[in-house]
Amino acid sequence: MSHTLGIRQAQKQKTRQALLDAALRLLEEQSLSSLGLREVTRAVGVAPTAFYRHFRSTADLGVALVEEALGSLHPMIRTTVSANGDPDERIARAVELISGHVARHPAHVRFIARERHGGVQPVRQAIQDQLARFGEEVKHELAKDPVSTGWSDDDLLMLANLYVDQMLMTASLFLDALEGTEEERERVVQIATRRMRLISIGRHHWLD
Amino acid sequence: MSHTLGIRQAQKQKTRQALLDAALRLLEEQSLSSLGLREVTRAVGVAPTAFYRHFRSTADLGVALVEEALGSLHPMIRTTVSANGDPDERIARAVELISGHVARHPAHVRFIARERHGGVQPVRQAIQDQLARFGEEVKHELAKDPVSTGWSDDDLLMLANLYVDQMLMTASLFLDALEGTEEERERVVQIATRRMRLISIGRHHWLD
DNA sequence: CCATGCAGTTAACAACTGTTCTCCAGAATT
DNA sequence: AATTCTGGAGAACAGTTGTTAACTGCATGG
Repeated sequence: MSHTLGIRQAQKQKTRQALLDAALRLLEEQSLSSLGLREVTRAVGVAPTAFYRHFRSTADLGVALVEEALGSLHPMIRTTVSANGDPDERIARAVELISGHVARHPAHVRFIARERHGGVQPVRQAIQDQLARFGEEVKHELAKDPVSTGWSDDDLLMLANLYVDQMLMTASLFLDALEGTEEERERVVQIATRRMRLISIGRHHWLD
Repeated sequence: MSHTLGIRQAQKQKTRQALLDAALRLLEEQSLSSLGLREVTRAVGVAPTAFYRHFRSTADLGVALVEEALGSLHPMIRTTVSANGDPDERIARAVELISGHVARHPAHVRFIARERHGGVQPVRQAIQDQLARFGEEVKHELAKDPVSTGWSDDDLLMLANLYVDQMLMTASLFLDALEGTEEERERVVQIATRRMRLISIGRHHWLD
C-alpha cells in the first residue's frame, strides 16, 4: 500500500534519518540535555537552520529516538514471553535474545538507559509510556500461562513490570560488558540467568 | 580528635558546600553533562573563577556529590538488611525506610538515578563503585542468615545485587510519586512490597 | 509550462561558555 | 610585627550556542 514517496519527501526523510543517526552517535558520550542542535547539524553536514525543518528542538528529536529505539520492539517482547519449553530453556532464550539485541543496537540501548531518568522531561515521559506498554503486553502474555491461574490483576502487572525492569537492567549489564572480554559477557549471562530463575521460582510459589 | 579548623578552612568548606548545594538544585532539571560551571557559581553568588579553588570541573563536582549522596548510607543499609523479625515485617520496614529517605533527600536520589547511566564517565564509575560496595555489604549480612546455608558465594552476591537494584528502583518510584497524591505513594508501597516478597519467596525455595 | 511550496543555505544577533592572568584582602605562619 | 599563603574578584579571550530573517534552487501540482 506504500506508493513510493516523491523524490522530495524521500530526501527529507533521508536527512531526517541522518540527523537521528548523528545524534545517537553523539549521545554515546553525553546526555540529551547537553546535546546541541548545531552539534548535530555539523556532524551531518547541513546548515544549523535545516534542523528546524525536522524537529522543534533536541528534546523533540529525543522523543523521536525513543520511538525508533523501542517502537519496533513490541512484537519481539511478546513472542519472547509467550515462548514455550521448560522454564530454564525459556530463560536462556530470553537472555540470549537480549544479548543479541544489545550487540546489534548498543547505541539505542545506551540511549534508553541514559534518558529513562535523564534531564529532559518529554523524553522521560515517552520512555515511561513505552515501558508501561511493554508491561501491559507482558502481563497479557503471562495471563495465558496456566501458572498464572488464581493471580490477581495487580499481581500479574507487578510481575510483568518486574520482568520489564529486569530486561532493562540485563541490557545495561551487557552494554557495560560489550567492550570487555568474552569472559565478562559470559558472566553477565550467568548473573542474568540466575536472577530470572530466582524470580521464576518466586512466581511458582507465589500462591502458597 | 577534631581540632576546630581555622576560620580560613571553615569559610572554604562553607562555599564548597554552597557550590554542591546549588549544583544539586540545578541538577533537578538537567543532567550533569549540561551543567555549566558559571551556572553554579552564579547561583551561589561567587565569581566563576572561585569554582576552580574547589573542583577541577563539573565532573569532579559530580564525583563529590556521589560521595555526599551515598557515602553516609552504608550503615543504614547494613542495619536494614540484618534486621530481625518475620520476613513480611522486615520488608515493610525496608520499604518504609526507603520511602522516608526519598522524602528527606529527593535531590540526592534523583541525582544518583540520573547519573548512574549518565553521560559523565567518572561519575558513572563512582556510582558503580559505591553500589558494588553496597552489594558486598548486603551479601555479608545475608550470609549470616540461616536461610543462606548451602548457598554459593556467587549466588549470594547475585541476590545481594538484586536487592540493591531493587532498592534503587523503589527509590525512583517513590521519587516520581513525591509530588503526587498520598494514594499514588501508597500504591508504590504496595508494588515495592510485593516485588520484595516475590524475591523473598524465590530466595526461600532457591535450593529446591 | 508556469506558479506555488518547501528543504536547505547564508548571514547576522545577542548571549553564553570554560579558561587564563593579574590582582587583592586577610588569615596563617614565623 | 613582618612575611607568606590563599580563597576569591575582576577583566578579558576566543569560541560556542539557539534563533531570526531573507534567500535560492528545485520538485510538485495545476
